Amino acid sequence: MNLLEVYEKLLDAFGEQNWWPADDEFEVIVGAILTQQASWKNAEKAIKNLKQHRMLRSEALHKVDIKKLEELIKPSGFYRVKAKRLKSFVDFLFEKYDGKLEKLFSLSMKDLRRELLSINGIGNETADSIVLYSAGKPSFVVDAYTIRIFSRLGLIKEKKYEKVKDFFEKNLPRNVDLYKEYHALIVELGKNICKVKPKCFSCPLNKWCEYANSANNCAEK
DNA sequence: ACCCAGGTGGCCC
DNA sequence: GGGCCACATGGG
Repeated sequence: MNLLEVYEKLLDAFGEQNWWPADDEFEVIVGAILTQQASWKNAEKAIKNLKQHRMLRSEALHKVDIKKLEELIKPSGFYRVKAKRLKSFVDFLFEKYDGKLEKLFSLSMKDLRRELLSINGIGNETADSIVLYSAGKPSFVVDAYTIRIFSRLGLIKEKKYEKVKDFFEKNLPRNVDLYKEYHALIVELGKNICKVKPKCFSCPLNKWCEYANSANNCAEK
């Protein structure tokens, strides 16, 4: 069972996910921040509010009053910190890149990732989501599901972000579309497995479950 | 009435 | 380096 085989199984089970759901590159970034530790449904509501108020542009977010911003993104939860985080990003964008994503994205992948990580409120996963889904550069996105699933499958031992990311990038072809789809599929599977019971690997994939069950002796669902 | 969601940063040791 | 904690709304 290697990473490409797992990928094929997930694709068979769930089909193409076609992430990231957004109208443009800027919306991807806003969505990446708003969905932190929140369901996509809730992040979507916040995005809809921003859209209705024509706030999904760097200039508009740069100018808007933070209290107003907080009100608009409330449904996404953690709305005060997230309002600050959105401001941190656009402030950074205007201070260093003239407010233009195009300029920021002209950096090399490594430099872009480093720059994003220097912004308060943008950690590993959000940075990689932006690099991959907004800038379209091949940086594999790791999330809590990725670590949970691949640990249970016995494919990874190290649980640190960088280690897991390296494992995927070293064992997969360096391909943007593959990275995009793989992460989306992992999230889809992640929603189907139990968080608290390490032995529970319920999922809609017969062969997958067979493998998981033999590895974990799972009888759930 | 719980539990969880496509995390992050700040503190403490 | 790792282990807690706050942050907060909405859905199951």
